Amino acid sequence: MDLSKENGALAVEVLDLIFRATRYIQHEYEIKLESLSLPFQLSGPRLRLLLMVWRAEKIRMSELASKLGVKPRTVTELVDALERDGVIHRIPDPNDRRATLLHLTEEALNQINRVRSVQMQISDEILQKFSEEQRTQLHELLSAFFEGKEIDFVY
Amino acid sequence: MDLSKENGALAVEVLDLIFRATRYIQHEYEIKLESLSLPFQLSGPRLRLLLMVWRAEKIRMSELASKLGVKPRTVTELVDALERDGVIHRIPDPNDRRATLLHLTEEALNQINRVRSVQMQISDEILQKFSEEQRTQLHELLSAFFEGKEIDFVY
DNA sequence: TATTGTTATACTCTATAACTATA
DNA sequence: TATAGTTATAGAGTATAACAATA
Repeated sequence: MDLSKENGALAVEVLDLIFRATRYIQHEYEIKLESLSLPFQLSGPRLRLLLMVWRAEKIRMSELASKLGVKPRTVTELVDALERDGVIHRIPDPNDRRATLLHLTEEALNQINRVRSVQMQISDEILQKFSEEQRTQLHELLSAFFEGKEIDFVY
Repeated sequence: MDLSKENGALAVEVLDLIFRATRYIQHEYEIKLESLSLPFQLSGPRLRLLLMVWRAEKIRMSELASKLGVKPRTVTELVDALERDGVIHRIPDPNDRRATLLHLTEEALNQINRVRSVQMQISDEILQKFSEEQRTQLHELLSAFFEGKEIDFVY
């Protein structure tokens, strides 16, 4: 009996469920975020970048790229869009004239609490079937993916 | 004390972990799939479509679109690429001359077992930290997302 | 009239390569 | 010589709208 194939079959199903859950959650998120009528567009990648800048307060584009797991060119693109929408400012790094620091605009800071509060609401709704205990279980299991990994790469 | 916010905060973290796990898994998959040197390009969306056609043996483009959760126009685009690569054939539906049936080419059928076997291997590797019991637990928890949903939409 | 899949077009995310300014 | 971020360019995935063929 080929045990590795049996393990593999279960493993494929588990990873497939993770993919499907992500697609489902993204779908729900998009719908709910749209109904927020924010004064700027907020896709998944943009929200991710935005929240990272928010947590860091100010951050270099290159550091952001490495944390997001994308190339610097991609950050340039996203930041261009977010700057156009008045969400992000570029400011020169006083300590290194090659570098650019990002920080959120007043407008973004005003909206960010609203976004985060709705994010919590949506997340709670999506997980409504799950008990507190189940949520904690999921949290513990999924955390194992990232144990022992460098913390700079956030995925 | 605002309990809904406390729940929300845990929920956000759980969903965030699911997103991160997906990004991590996709990253691993891409690397390993590349090293397979298949005679055709196989991105995530293409593999997903391919396996769906494979499971169905033959399927209409419109049905495929609804199962994949994308618009028909997107299926046209993906199928164009896969047909160019000699993986998929379009054949007219004998029962409805508006419709097109998709099926895999000989070449694709020859490669599909290899792809699936490597998929199992990769999945098992990615979950190497997880015991049989933990995998089953994850499987059960994540399945709950889709309980009571229409089965046509696979996400 | 409604459905199937297409052409025409466009947007977002992502990337590589070549370049400019600075370190 | 190396690094930070840009311009130039491109490809994949996704979509809307208008349309042709067929039901």
